[in-house]
Amino acid sequence: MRFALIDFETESACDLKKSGAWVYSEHPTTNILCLGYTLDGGPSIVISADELLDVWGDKTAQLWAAVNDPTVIFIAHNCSFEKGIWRNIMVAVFGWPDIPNERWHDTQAVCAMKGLPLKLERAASALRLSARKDTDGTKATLDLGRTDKKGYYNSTPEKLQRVYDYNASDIVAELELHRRVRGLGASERRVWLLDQTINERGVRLDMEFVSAAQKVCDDAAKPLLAEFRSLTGIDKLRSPKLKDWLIKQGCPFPRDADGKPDTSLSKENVAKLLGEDDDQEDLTDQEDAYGCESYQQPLPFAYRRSLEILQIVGSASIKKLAAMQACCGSDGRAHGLLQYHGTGTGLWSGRLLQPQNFPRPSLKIVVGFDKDGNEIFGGHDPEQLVAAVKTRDAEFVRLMFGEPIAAVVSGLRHSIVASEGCLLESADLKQIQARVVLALAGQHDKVRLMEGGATPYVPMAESIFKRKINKIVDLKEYTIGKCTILGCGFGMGALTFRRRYCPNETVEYAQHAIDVYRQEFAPLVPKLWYGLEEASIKAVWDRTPQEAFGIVYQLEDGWLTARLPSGRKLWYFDPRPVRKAMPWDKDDIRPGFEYSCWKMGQWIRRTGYGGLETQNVVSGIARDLLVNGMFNIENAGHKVVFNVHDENIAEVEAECADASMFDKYMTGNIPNWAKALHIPVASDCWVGPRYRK
DNA sequence: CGGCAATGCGCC
DNA sequence: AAACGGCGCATTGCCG
Repeated sequence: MRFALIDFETESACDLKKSGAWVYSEHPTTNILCLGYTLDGGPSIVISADELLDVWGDKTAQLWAAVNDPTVIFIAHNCSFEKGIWRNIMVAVFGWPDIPNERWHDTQAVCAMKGLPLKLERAASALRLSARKDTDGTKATLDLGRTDKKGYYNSTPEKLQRVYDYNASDIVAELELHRRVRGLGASERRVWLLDQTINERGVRLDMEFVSAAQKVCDDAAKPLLAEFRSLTGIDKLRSPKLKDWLIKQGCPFPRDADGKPDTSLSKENVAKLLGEDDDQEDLTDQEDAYGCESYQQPLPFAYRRSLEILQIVGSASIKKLAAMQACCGSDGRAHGLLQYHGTGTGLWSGRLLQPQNFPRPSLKIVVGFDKDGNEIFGGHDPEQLVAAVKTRDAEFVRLMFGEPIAAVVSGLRHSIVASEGCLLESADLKQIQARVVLALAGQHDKVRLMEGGATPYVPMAESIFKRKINKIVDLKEYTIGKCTILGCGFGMGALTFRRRYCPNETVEYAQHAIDVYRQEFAPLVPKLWYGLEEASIKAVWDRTPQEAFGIVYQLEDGWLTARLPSGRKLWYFDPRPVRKAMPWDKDDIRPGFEYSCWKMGQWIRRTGYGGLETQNVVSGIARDLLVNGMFNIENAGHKVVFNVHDENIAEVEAECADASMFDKYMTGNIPNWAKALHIPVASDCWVGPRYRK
């Protein structure tokens, strides 16, 4: 295969990190400093910006020929950046021919698939490659590429030469990386090409709404922030200084069993500190609804008021409004929001405005009254909320929906809209992880229970509490049953279960729920954990392929792979056999294995265990089903615009939008391997002009 | 001044 | 006889 590996160095007043490659590359101040390349692994050649204009120069002519040769593949590390520069500058300004997506290859995508760090120098270091990215050169390029306070670049011939040298050494590092990690494989390449289509297609944003929401938030926050500052002397709401200040004020943080105060300022803890319960919330809502002036309360302690302000204004999510403004392109769309294989198991992660963690709507609106005259609460209507915000009048929003900032937060996801004349379609795979783990374990009685749409949560709760459970009357017990089914599939322990689902109960209570899951509800699931654990450890120790539950573990060229039923592989880098002592007996030493992965911003060694492997395999299978849905959607002529782990969001001409058809794309045309596993695939769908939950 | 690591928060 | 996991962004202080 012939290839050209390329790398641009650029300068711009635009912030690449905030705006993303697309907006950066179409920004009028963005200039190419140089373009480095190697043809088929030959010497690195650096073309300066001036030379680039001379199409007949030696260096340029060779590249020009490669561009015009449809058999030459263009390779870059994070090629979205190179593609953006190519299309918005090389093609649009310099008149070079375009290079279609089918001729691009991304070494970063391969790093993502194989569980390596995404940053070039980190990947090279993890692989112990001899060529390393020149980090001083990076700094020099960044220095050169940024404007000073007056908006000038501080370029000199010496500095430019430094950038050219750095560019050339980068090409060498990228080439070595490419030769080590190689390609994606035919099947994943198709997924990656779809990823590129989706990222380039972008997501339409309602910028009128975004700008109005920003104004409403600013206006509503202004007096509150001023009050906060005068109360505490602290500038930023989320400053850790607030915690110290609160402690000094004698704020009565709740104490745990050991009498240690919980000083976390999490949403939950702040609510606890303010002693809020439902009755009080209702009272506040009522006052707002009638527009009455609050009655004069006894002067609250300063800390109490500061916490109230934190609660109202402290939502970090409204920062998404600024993110949207920064990354919205000239076409009114945000591009590059998804990272291919951003998670270890192949799911996408979110970038820039991060469409995967919009706050869930929290507004409770009176939607009617029951026969006793009690209010019935429901979610807000997206169009009503958007219309109110678009008045740009915080007080009007307050009148309609209560606290303006809370209203905007609740409606943040409505910033995402369908293209002109189109509607959004959305579907999420119902309880996909619980279904897959039961099916893979062969626990078919419980799979059928979920398949029929019958809720398995009631029988689960009845097993735990050994009595009849009614979903309405015994809501607490029902919820425990639900959490047990959804949460216990990967070997969760009693302490975690208690902390997460029932912090006010005893550890024994939590342990009992877990025992019932493992012994009565799904006894085959623990067998799955231990089966995968044993197979993976044996594959690493014996260096021979091992199969369990249809998953094949195998050492491959420095990785441990887990082959899923679809044939796709999960990759664990640098697996090594280790001996580890059991926590219950330090003299009980058993074989295990560890591998390297990127976790919480760090490249770490981590020990494999059955629960984790099961989680990975199940997530991987769910991803394959999501991808199957994506291809079905695209083949039907609908356009996927993004996804959220188990949910696909597409757009299509309004007259073609149809929730029940969309459900069929998501759940139909199931591959044979999934049929063989008897995974019941179902989805929840909606169609509408705006993103919602 | 910018990059980096640590921490907290939002989602699935 | 144990262990739920996965992300990205904003903010901060630290460091060069």
